[in-house]
Amino acid sequence: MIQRPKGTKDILPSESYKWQYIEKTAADLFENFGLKEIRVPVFENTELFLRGVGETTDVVQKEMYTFEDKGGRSITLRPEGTAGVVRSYIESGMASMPSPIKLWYAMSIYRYENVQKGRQREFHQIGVEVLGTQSYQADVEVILMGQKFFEALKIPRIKLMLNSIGCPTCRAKYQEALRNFIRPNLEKYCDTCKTRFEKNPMRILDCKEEACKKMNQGAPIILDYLCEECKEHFENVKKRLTQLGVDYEIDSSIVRGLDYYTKTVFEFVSEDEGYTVLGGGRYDGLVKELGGQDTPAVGFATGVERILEIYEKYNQENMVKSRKMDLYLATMGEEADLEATKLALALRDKGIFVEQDVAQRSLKAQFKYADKKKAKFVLTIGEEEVKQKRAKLKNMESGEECEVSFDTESIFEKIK
RNA sequence: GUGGAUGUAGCUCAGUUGGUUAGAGCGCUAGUUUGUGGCACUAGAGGCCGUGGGUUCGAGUCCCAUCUUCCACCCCA
Repeated sequence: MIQRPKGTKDILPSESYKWQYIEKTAADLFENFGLKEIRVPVFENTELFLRGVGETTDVVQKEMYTFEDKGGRSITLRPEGTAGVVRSYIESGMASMPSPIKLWYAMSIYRYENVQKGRQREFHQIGVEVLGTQSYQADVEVILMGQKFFEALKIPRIKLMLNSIGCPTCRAKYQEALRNFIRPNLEKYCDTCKTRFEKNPMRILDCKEEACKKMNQGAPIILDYLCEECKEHFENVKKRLTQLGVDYEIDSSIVRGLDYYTKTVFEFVSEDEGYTVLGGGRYDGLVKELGGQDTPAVGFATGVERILEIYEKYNQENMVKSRKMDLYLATMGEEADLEATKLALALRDKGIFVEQDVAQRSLKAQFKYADKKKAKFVLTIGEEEVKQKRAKLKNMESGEECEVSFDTESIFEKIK
């Protein structure tokens, strides 16, 4: 047997409806905010992610599915959604459409990493991007969409963590200050922290090692190093969230793993699972970095697998259900089969979920099937019924049976 | 990339100190007198016991390797 590759999962017929539900909820919500869906390729030129996500990030350095195609091009399966969307924004000239551009997407994501709780190699993200405005109101609107998303799915115990990592200028100053703070004790830090020192010193701040934690006491905080503009932007975001009654917690350890983030960064964290279920922020430099006009933007992405995990925990009672069969047509003989097909087509046109026997099985077996598939009604059609234009309709739940005129209208009336 | 646990029918699991043709329950298919489900009964299909080596007269049982799954670190949604 050939099994599926490590870290992948089939979405089986018994649960695909849950995915449809999550995606539909997101689509309805985001469209109400004025966003339009965008679909971009599963694979892009590797260059896009090298420049977009950042060559030094873990995602690029060790997690990309990169290969050479038959034409010698370096291709990569998308390890995140924003870079491709921004590439499309630039390539299709969206800058010349009414600004700001508001987009949402649902896509599969590929990362070569070790599998564990809430982590696969192929997983799914739903995300939003708002391009073309640097105003804080856009940050707030994006955060609100995230909050409303959890509300719509009735997922509680999600907290909003907020931070600002400033612009490249203030961040560089801060990182220098941070290195200066750490440097005297660098030798005493754990090995992973040592490697983080040059590349990503801000990560050292949320190391879980006790020794590192202790030495981190009194470390400088990014928020104290923000330039005037970044500071004002962040204050405005916080103020407006408070005015709107949105609870948040400032967490200066939120750094985000992708290089393109600037100013506001945020995460929605599940208090039960302990992991981040939605993460995003502003990325004012990305569009230019990828060759477009200097265009500020903000967005987020959420992991569908993680969402589902929590969703099922809280919605056992009122879980969305897959659709039930309204009517099963049990048939005997060629003629009845033909009439049943015609009837089924007519009823389906009216939106009824109808199945008929396509396996030429015994009447008994057909009833068993209808029962197992939880059909609400079964209509039995044989030669007599076709001749008499009347047939027996059985309510599978109550067991009651009655005769109905064998025509679309009267059957529709009986079962709807 | 590092560390720990795991692997027997579609699913949940038995399988005795290594000993003939590997079992159960659920599920699936078909029957229990020819046109009616749920219950019951009967029968059937379905396993190179994760894979490859090794030890042994003999391995599902022991040893090694490898892969998968699960969990943790790293990192992230």
